[in-house]
Amino acid sequence: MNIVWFKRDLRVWDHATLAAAAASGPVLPLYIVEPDLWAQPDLSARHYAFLSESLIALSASLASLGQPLIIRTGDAVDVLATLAAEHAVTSIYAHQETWNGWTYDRDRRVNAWARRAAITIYESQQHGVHRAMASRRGWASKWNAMMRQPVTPAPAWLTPVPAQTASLPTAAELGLAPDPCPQRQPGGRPAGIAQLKSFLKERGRGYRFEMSSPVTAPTSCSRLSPYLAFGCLSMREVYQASQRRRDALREANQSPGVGGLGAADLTAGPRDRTSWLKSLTSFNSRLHWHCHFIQKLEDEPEAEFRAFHPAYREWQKDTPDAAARLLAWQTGQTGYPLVDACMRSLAATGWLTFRMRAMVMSFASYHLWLDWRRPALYLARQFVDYEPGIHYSQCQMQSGITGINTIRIYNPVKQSQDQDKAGHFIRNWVPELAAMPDALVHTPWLKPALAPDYPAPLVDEKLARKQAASQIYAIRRTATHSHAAKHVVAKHASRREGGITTHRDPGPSAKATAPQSACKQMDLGLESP
DNA sequence: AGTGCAGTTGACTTT
DNA sequence: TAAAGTCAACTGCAC
Repeated sequence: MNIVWFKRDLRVWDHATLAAAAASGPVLPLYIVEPDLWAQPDLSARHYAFLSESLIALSASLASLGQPLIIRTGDAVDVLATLAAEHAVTSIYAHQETWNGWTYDRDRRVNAWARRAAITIYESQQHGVHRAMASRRGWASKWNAMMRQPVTPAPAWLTPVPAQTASLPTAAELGLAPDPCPQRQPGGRPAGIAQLKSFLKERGRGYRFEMSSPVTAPTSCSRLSPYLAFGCLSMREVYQASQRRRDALREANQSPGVGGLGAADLTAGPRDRTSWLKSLTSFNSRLHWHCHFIQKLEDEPEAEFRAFHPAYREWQKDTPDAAARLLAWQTGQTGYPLVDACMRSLAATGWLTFRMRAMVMSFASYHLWLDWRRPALYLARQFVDYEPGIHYSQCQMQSGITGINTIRIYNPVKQSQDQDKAGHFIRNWVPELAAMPDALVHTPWLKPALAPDYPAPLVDEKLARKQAASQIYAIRRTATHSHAAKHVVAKHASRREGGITTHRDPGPSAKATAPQSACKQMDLGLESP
């Protein structure tokens, strides 16, 4: 008997380990609810709710193949040992998982137990993330090759096994704090497929230019992130679906009127097709980043807890009123309308668009001068699509502690004026500002009488920015900083290969100082390509 | 008509 | 995926 241990791969389609296990004998499909995992500070009841829905959908898919999901609650080693004894298990099949420190330790314990018990664990790669990479060289072409492999179909049939499933514990039974998230995306593969289809057919046309504004992003972004985070969809399926869409659009460009794109297709003319193609290119590069960032955590699991760059690891950053600042930030009471609207929207929906995530993290780290781990953990619990590798890389980057990235301090007022000019998003989530005229909705402190219930700014934007910048640049200027930064680059930067991708040519007039031009040869990896 | 000037724009640098 | 500062070129306008 083989166990297929489902983790963050909650699907039967394009599930290579399930197919391999099914091909070699009866399969016991298992999900283990691990109470210790749910006690970790980065997990929350909204994650569990999404998981529960995804497990129900997975079990239905498995049942249609002949064998529903077996759910057990407990420590993974205990559960596996019990099942192994009851069912003469010889092998465990699972996908490699690059998740948080807790799952990393758990996998080591499971591996140690399996060796003692003489049970083989077959782990296969799920995304474009590689174990024990010697170098980042060639990473991108490996990613492309992986994503172009044919999708593995679901097994035709699973031999029923005589094992009883337990019911899922409730969130309260796991000790999870109540966490209502009324506008959360629903879990499960069918919901993920619906999102994928509507994105590629209808919603994605303006993705490229509409992904940043919180007004347009909820519909123009793919919204696939939680389905990828829980593996309801595989990265390969999403990649291939977007490539098929791209190919169809190109074909329509070459033979107008033939197209074959279907009646519901909204790509009426060549201009629409151009928007679509640019948006799909943009989307494709984000799929790439997904694995690129997770790879960083795979290569350096400590990045969950400590700065990539050593100069920032012992930083004592918090101010005396850090707890109050953190609370104001979390609850959307900072007095900066766009920040507050984002934080309140996030609480209710479990999602924020990328640029707004960057802004709220930057605000917490720079303006509020909070140690990055506190806001990072809060955001981890709030994001339904929490993916540690992406999350901690991003949080470190927005806090300026990677040592290798440009310091980007977002101005919440400028972002507000740029991304929500008419204040629609702000008024939607911050009703205290309903009476503010457009001209003042970004700066309500100029006329506080019009919003008596809205808080005054927690910090002075200009002053806080100036103080943060002076402190962070002081560390950057220290003698040992650039030396250590080179190590971070060597370990984590993505290399560009053989002139396939272009990079900005500094031009003949540019002053080419040697160390800088050496750095320009590569994308620093934590920045956009 | 050309000049001076305040204000604007854009490229580039610094933080 | 930043924003502010700097500087030179440019613009519109008044004489």
